[in-house]
Amino acid sequence: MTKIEDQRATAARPLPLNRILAGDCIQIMNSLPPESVDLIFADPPYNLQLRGDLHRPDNSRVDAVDDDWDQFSGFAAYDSFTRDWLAAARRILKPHGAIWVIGSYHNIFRVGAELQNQGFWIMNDVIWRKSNPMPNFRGKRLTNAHETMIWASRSEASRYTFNYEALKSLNEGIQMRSDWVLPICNGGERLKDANGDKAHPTQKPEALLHRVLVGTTNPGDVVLDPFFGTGTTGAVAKMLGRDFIGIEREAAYREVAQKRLDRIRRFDADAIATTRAKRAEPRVPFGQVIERGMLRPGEQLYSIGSRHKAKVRADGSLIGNDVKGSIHQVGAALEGAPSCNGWTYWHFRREGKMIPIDILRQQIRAEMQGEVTRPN
Amino acid sequence: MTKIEDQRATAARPLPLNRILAGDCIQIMNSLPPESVDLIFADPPYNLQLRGDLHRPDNSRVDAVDDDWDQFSGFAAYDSFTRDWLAAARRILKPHGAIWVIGSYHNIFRVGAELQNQGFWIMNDVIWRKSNPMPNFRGKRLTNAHETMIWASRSEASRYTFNYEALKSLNEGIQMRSDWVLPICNGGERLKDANGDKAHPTQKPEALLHRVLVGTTNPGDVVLDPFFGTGTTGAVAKMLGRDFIGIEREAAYREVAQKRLDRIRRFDADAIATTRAKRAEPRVPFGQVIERGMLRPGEQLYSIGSRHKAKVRADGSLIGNDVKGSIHQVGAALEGAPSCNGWTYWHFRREGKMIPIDILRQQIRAEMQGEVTRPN
DNA sequence: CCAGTTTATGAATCTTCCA
DNA sequence: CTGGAAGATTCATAAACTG
Repeated sequence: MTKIEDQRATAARPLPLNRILAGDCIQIMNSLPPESVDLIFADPPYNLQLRGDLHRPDNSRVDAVDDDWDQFSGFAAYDSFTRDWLAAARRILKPHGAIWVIGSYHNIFRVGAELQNQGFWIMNDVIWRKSNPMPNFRGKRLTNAHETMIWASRSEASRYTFNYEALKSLNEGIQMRSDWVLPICNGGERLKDANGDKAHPTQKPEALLHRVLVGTTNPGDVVLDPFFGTGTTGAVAKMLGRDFIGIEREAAYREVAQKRLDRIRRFDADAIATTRAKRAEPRVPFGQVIERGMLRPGEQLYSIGSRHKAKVRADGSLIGNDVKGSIHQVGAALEGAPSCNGWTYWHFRREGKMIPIDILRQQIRAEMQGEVTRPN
Repeated sequence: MTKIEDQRATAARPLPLNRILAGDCIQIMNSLPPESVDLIFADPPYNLQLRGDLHRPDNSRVDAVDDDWDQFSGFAAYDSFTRDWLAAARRILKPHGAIWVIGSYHNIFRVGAELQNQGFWIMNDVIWRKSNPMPNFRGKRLTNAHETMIWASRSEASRYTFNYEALKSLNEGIQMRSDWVLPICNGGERLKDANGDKAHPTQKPEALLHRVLVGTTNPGDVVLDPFFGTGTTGAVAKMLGRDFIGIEREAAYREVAQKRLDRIRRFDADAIATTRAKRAEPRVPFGQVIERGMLRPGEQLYSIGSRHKAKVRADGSLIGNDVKGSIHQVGAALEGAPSCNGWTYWHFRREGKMIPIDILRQQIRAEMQGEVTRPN
């Protein structure tokens, strides 16, 4: 068979739409016709490489991601894997297609660099800020409260799909930013196996895929997910009237995903309504007043009538009369009260006047106007 | 000169503290003694196309970036530059030192991958979420509303500095997360040149450095910034009682930075002090509680809710339910837990009330005031 | 049935000292 | 260097449970 005949044959072969394909994603992508897919959403293994067990302070054990599919011998092996699946993905993307990849600091730098090396063109990196992340139990690092997504077109010349107005509308009329605050997937949305355990260790929330697909695909587009898992990409694609192709190696995941997809119904064309975000007053920690230079470490604060004094420290705590702690704790201690609202209790002096520190909080909140607050 | 002599010479040479060094950061870092710096904060050039002054092997200018070969050459040059300055930075870091690098999607993936390649160990990637970013005027992408910082220690084995309690305090008692909401630098903080234009295109806010330095250095530490610009790192370091070394090639930036630094005053010592971690308190063996007569041999201890009991022995061990050992060992055994903090687990009875034995440790520590405790 | 309390759990590169 | 012991450490949410 000549090369041309082969290409015609694969081009003529219809795409296996709205199905879950079983097997290795690189092989399967290589078997699909080139330039046939509008968007790829990929959630590849993160290469976490966890060592021992981790326990919460209450001694319960954290159920870690220790699955075989996340084991690599090192960066070289992970890079080689990344190179291969990205190349396969690029081949099947239409010239004006785009890709999303999600990851954490363990793998995202390697993925991002390889995307650039292969000629993909990054439009944005998008931060999924988790409203309810797992804390850092040992207090040895910052709470790992986000994951990173890279949105890139096939090449710099691609005229990629971007539904600016739809995203703006999703965001109450304000231009959508590169940081998205969404809760992690749990509760009723989280799929369980027969034992009641989570069916997949890293199921993504549908809200994330909703925003990706509304923003960067059109109805009727073909969306491929090479690491389909329990099928969040397929579920949201089906709801939104996009066609999907899922690829998944593990039979257990495919089974859960298929059941899930069978239950999904496509939204009515005009019923793609989204749950509206409620505006809550954002919480402002007192430390931000210090960091922003509105008060300086060492500055004195006074209670009403100057009966009590305290000094501001660089970490946003106060020290007054040998008592250290938050603005609320120190106020309560000095008053002998069970509690105290430090924001209204403490004042600073400016040009001979006593000004409540709550003024500073209001200034910070005013600066935050126009921000996107968390949905729900 | 032999190698040993050379090493002695550089080791003996005093560090040029609290000065701005003029020149190429790679050359200057290579002239500093090895393992001499506690923290590096780096804000390297971001843009791959507009900067012709990077370390480019061919010294040619990239005209069009739509050419695949040209694009790779651009990345290769940037990677080479990144490799060189990171290696120079790593050499001068103390074994337990750490580095922060800030960047955007244009360069951060390449920097992150190279950090990992050189053996740096990433603790967190941190998102600076801008509360007032510039909107995307053409509506072709999402508002680029954040930058990414990588925090990494020199190696996996490094016992890096992390002031957990101070950062928690800055956040009003809640563990600090990996996403930091801070405004961009403008208003009075933004430095202007003689024409009233901004003195530096990417001046970072002092609030950002405040959080970095409070969280990951101690007073007296040496902080080096190889891309000093207008000196935000030095300014905040000086305020917080840290020593700095700035490196900057452009005379105009050095001049603005030096004027800025001359105006800065250091905060009071007790304002710079931050909330200490418990681990830094002097260790008190439980036996001292017995020796000092605060508990008597034979006295009963109880877990919360009195589910478990144990009896104190004269040597400071416990015996409960046939288990003998330390307060920690017996607590862990009775709970079937891998470990247990006996200080907070066990309680004694006084006048009908249950009191945690940690109260007794605090009393002993208070009595030890004035004694010499370990530094920091 | 409602309100308040307790329990379970989530992509995690999660200790430090001393013998 | 390794091994053993001390001992420090959690936030948001939902479901289950109690009164």
